[in-house]
Amino acid sequence: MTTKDAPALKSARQPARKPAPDIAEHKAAIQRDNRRVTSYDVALVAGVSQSAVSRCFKPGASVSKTTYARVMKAAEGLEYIPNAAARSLITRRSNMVAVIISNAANLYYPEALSELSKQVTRRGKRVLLFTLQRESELDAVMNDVWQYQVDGVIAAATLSDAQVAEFARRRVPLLVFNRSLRGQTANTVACDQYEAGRALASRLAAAGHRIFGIIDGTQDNAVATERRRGACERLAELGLPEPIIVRGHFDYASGKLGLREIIARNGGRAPDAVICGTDVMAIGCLDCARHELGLAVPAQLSVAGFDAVEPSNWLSYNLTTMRHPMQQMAAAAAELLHKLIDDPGGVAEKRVFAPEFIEGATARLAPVSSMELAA
Amino acid sequence: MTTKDAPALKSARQPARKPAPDIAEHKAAIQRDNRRVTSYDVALVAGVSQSAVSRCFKPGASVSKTTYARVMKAAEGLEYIPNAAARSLITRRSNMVAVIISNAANLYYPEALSELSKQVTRRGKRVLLFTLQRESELDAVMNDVWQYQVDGVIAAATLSDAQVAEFARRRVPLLVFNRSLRGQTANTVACDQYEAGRALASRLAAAGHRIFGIIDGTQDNAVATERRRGACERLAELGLPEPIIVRGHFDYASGKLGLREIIARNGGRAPDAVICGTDVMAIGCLDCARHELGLAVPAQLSVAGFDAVEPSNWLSYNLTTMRHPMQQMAAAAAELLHKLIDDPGGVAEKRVFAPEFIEGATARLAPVSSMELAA
DNA sequence: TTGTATGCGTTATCAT
DNA sequence: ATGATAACGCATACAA
Repeated sequence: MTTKDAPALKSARQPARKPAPDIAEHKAAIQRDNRRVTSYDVALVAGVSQSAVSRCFKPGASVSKTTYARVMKAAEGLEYIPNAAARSLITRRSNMVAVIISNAANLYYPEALSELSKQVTRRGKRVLLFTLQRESELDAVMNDVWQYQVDGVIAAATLSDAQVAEFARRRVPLLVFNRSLRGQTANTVACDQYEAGRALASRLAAAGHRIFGIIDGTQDNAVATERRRGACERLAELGLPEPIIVRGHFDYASGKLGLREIIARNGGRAPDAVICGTDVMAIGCLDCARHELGLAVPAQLSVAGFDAVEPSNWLSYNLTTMRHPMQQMAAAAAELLHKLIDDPGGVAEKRVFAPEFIEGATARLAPVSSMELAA
Repeated sequence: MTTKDAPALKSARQPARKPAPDIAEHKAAIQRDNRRVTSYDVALVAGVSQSAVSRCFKPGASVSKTTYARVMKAAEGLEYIPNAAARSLITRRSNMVAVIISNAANLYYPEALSELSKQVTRRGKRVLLFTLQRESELDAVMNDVWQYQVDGVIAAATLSDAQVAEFARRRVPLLVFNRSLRGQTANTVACDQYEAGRALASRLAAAGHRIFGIIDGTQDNAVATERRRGACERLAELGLPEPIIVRGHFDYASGKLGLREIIARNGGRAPDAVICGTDVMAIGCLDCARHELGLAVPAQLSVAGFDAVEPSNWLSYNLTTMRHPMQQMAAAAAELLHKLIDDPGGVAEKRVFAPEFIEGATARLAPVSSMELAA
């Protein structure tokens, strides 16, 4: 093989006598060989080099009008689409963002995933979805995340220090979504759940409730834990009796069972108020009280939840709750992650949204003037 | 350039003088150069060839115990993870499945996406999510799908013949989810919405309802359209007056507005029954009747929906509805698509699930014995 | 069982 | 503006 042979091989693919082979014919040949349509095919048909074709598909490249037109005509005729895998190999950009979210979270906040997808797409990337059955699966899932070479990760899960460190080591931008990670220096978009718990407890206490029941979430869930912690600490500060805490699993049935258990542990009497870790549990609690136990809500029992999911606003419920601004959070998450991808340098940023009290009609409340504000 | 020079370039990547360099040192060097850890790095540290490393990460390959051990030790030390983009380039398998679903659909059937993701993951693939604001965006989204080289597509959208044909031409396995595509030969998992509409109309008619209102969905949605068509045709067959049809947008507010419009168009009087295109609209209709208009349901008005979403089963509603077996459908979809990916040959298969009548308590119903069965 | 050499389809660099 | 050529990181014939 001589120096002259190598170029000869390349140009053999573009015979000089056939500046523009028949498109249909060439396409049929590709189909026959069961090959994919590549930029070489387009180059051959258009009578230009492969690199010219590549440039035509790159936004800011310098190509002449005529070349561009010939290439595009050939590309359309062959139905050519650039191969993202090959592109990402050299550009080191896959244009994919991993979203790690627990299956349960999607069931209760479908708008989170919908909004994330919408916002990520708007910025020219796609969502590669990693769903968790339990948060403990996170480690296994992370291995897959590395494989796929995503440009960034939005994780709606609680990460250990070691896990956060691995993101840094691998230089993969990480955005922790809807988790606090106190003390960790990771980019975060969250809602202050602890404060939400405090605020709700304050409002209920101000109305004179003394005996509280709390339907908590599962132990591994940081969101529910923070809410419970906030509520409990506030109640303690106010010198109220310790609340009766039962565990739930975020679902409707947990709300019903939870209320029954609280009543049982309260000597068969209803407490003054029940704070539920999520709206769906609050709705279960509410339905149990009204339809199964015949308790008037809020006259005999106050019920409150967290999230302000859509059903909480339905007329049959009109739940007293703390709004969790999911949509804004999702939009902020997509925006912040994108910034991190473009400029990985910066210092960790935390965007914490404030929860908003929704009065509803399932809790007796004091007039605002007499309300003691949260510390 | 001579014949000998070319190979020399390649082997330069594995210097002969360093059979087993220090792992930590090598890793630091990679970090410093801002390179990724590749199989060459592992090979270098383990003192084997790159292909040996590759084989160690391929399940059924033939590697000796000792080689395997040395490679794995080096790989772990370097935190090596194979690059899926590079792998897919040569294997022609990305291990990604595209799921195309409208944002609205995810809001109403979050279990669909959750279950799809779970089932797809179980089979060793990942979900690349494509959400649609409107079904008309489908064409634009398909171009992206081709780029990413997904192994298959689950499309919860109505596809044109041309679109289905493009899948065939590009040899990308397609599974149409929750859409009927009558007359098209595409692999399908769906629920018979037309039959669901007929069945619901039959049950309500058998109980003596004569004046019907229907709250339809948006025009571009095939699911709602089929349900409405089934109900209307069945009512016509039974010789009942034409129902009053109003358009909704699948949300709670549409149910409330829809009922008011139906009553207005019925001369200010409530109809005997309202069939709503989805449960969420039925719940809105129900709440409007009970809480805004003071109508007793089902005594003065029967209300029924479709889907059997979770809230329809809550005690405050206990809605009469037709179950749409989303979870089974999602599982079937993942299974069938996987089969198609492994063996693209077969003839198109359609798995149609039967809807199931859920009695609930929001409609007056005749005893089953007197019921006229659907044709 | 192991290593050599090649190619997957693209972008980037460098001449021209 | 254009073309030749070298990566990108891996899997796979093929030879040994």
